[in-house]
Amino acid sequence: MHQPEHLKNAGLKSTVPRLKVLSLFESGTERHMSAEDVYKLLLASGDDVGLATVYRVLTQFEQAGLLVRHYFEGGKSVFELNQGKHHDHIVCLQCGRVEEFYDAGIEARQEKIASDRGFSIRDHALHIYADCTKKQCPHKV
Amino acid sequence: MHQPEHLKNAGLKSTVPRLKVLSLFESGTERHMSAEDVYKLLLASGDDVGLATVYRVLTQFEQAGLLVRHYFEGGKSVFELNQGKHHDHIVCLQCGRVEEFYDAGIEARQEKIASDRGFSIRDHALHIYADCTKKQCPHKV
DNA sequence: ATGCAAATGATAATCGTTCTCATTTGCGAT
DNA sequence: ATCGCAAATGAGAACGATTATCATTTGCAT
Ligand SMILES: [Zn+2]
Ligand SMILES: [Zn+2]
Ligand SMILES: [Zn+2]
Ligand SMILES: [Zn+2]
Repeated sequence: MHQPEHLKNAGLKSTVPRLKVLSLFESGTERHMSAEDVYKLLLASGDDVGLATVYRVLTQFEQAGLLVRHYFEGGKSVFELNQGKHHDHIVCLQCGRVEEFYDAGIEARQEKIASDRGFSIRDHALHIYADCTKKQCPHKV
Repeated sequence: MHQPEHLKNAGLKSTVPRLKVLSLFESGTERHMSAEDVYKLLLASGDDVGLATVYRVLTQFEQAGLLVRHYFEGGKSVFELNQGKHHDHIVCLQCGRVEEFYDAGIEARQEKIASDRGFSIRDHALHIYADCTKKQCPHKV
């Protein structure tokens, strides 16, 4: 088990709710989760944490660099484990499932566009909303 | 005056609040506006419309294709006149001002990425959040 | 001018998220 | 192991953006 060290390294003390949230993300069951998703999954597995704590912990983990937050359409934040490699997302409009991609060309062009205009990029989000073209959506659960 | 025809063409009957909202967008004062922005600008110019009506009208205009809605970070929707030409956005983190850009290369790569994965794009959003690198932010009001 | 469906506006309700504050907990010092 | 206390938690209130409700008003076809 190395979760406690992950927390220590991030300057966060190791508490029960934090360990539960972190191991839920590290379990890999679901890569992209909203606060509500995390809350419900924890409740379902018998662990009871407060919703407010889930929100607080997610925000702390984001600030500590353990998680990355995305703002997808629909107004709710979605978090994922920060594996150090930036990527963008395709969201399936039929099942909501998320696929990741990375395109160096797109990244490079963004840099050029920004610097040509006198900006230095701090963050960016490329979200593609799409329909699966196959007969039955293979992304459906 | 051609606003009434714009509404007619969109299948919307021409009412006072709709005309006011539409002409605010067509005036070009501010290209990207949230519901609150629209509401406040209308109040400031003496026209009094209800906030609920502003929200309804913006949604109807979006559905009618008169306006395009964007979900920027921060949780509020921003609308702009649909001029038929897709473009993406750079948001200045210092003043919140929005600059538009279009890059055919980025668009083409997105298409390829999606089709390679069996998706057909319905919509996408590329938001670049950046700091202005010049001494004093030229985008400040 | 008349009638009525559609639109409006005030307000309540909803949803995601943050804040408050009394209680509990992690953990370094004893 | 035990104390002490700052930090963290949880329940619920508060919040900001948006949507729903519903009585009143308005556009417009007759
Ligand atoms: Zn990217
Ligand atoms: Zn991801
Ligand atoms: Zn684009
Ligand atoms: Zn724009």
